[in-house]
Amino acid sequence: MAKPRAAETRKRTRIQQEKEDRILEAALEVFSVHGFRGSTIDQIAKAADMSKPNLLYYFRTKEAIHRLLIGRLLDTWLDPLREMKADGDPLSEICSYIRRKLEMARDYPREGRLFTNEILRGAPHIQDELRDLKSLVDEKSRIMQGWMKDGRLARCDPYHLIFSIWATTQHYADFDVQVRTVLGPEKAGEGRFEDAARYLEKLFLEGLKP
Amino acid sequence: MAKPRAAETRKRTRIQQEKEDRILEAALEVFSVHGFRGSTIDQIAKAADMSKPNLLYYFRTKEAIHRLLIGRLLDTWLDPLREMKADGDPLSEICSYIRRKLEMARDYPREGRLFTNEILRGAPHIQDELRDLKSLVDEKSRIMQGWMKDGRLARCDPYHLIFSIWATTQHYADFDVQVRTVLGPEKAGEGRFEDAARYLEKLFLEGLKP
DNA sequence: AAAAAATTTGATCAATTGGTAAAGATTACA
DNA sequence: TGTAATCTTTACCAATTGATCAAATTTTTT
Repeated sequence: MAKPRAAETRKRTRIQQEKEDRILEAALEVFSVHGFRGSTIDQIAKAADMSKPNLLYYFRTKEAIHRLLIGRLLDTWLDPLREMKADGDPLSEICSYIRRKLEMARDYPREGRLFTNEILRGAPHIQDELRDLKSLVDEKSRIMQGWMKDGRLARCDPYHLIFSIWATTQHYADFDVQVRTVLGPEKAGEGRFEDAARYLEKLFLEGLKP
Repeated sequence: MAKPRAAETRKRTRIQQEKEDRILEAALEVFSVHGFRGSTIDQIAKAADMSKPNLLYYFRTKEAIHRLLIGRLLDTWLDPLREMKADGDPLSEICSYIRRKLEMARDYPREGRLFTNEILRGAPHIQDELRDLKSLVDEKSRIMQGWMKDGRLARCDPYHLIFSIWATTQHYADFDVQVRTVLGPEKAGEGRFEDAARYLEKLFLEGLKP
């Protein structure tokens, strides 16, 4: 009655669950390519195969959808780095990290592009999260410096080391079109991630062994 | 008279030169942050400190400005790779390439972001240029394979090697906000490019020596 | 200085966009 | 099955946006 908005009353409906998922899926598809301002509600609604007012019944505003997607993303984005443990073998830990990040670029490229879009725009909506990120990187950098002091890892700047892992793995999500074009039809199949993993593993293993 | 549009009549005027430069500068600033669809003519006009109709007197459409910027960019973007010569020392050639790309990320970050924006969107306007890029990379890959065959460079996939150089250097333009936040106030000064260069040089030198 | 050419502005347009209101259709549940 | 709650649609609005035009102003040329 009155002015019903989804999810404001009672519990979660079957339809609500279903439609919200469809909207988020469509929005991820659209936002990850066109960015926030470049995407329209109509576009998202069309991709979710529903009318614009119907979509707005589930999410009040375009921003609400975007916020939810970004929040969800940041929640899992840093897990691979969190898993890097001080008591493991340095080079294995780093290789595992690279492998996990590369898997994320392969399996969740749209999430990766969503993040890059946000950062390109100057990260207006994720200042807090970026600060959390800093403390995490600070912590892991200290671990790496410990490894270097013990002679188990080549001496280098641990911050730039982490940047280089982010960059090289994320590249396969963000620059997918370029990667595929340059590799050409034969080499651009899904095997490209295997090739990338092999190359990166060698680069970092040789580059960082003490 | 009739319907005067800048640059359609006669030669180039002093005012034309000046205003067009100002517009392109402003447009680069805006497009590189918000992407094509996310930017408005009003925004660009404001940044160029002129009225919207006045801006449209110099460029017929928003797209014309964008096209010109992208074209200009692509013209110089690949120069560093073109400079890589087969008759140089492999590791020095690669290090020089890294250094040049890093300088571009430092000196022309907005151009870099403009490019990334375009690629993220699926590179709708630069299909041809991407094909040119492919042949250039093919050519340089052959050079690298020659070096590997001669035992002067570690055996690895030359395509992914090039990707990793693009990724690690471009990262400092595209993810500038994140880089600065993570490095913190002390380490985020302009010296960060020196640190990055030192780190990358070591990584690639050690990682790729035969 | 006058004429011609180039530049700038204010008013305006049609299309798009984010979002709303209210009535109609469907679903869940007693 | 009946009814209340949920869902969907149609029609619409106000603001923004890309772009035009004619008139007013400034600059250049003669």
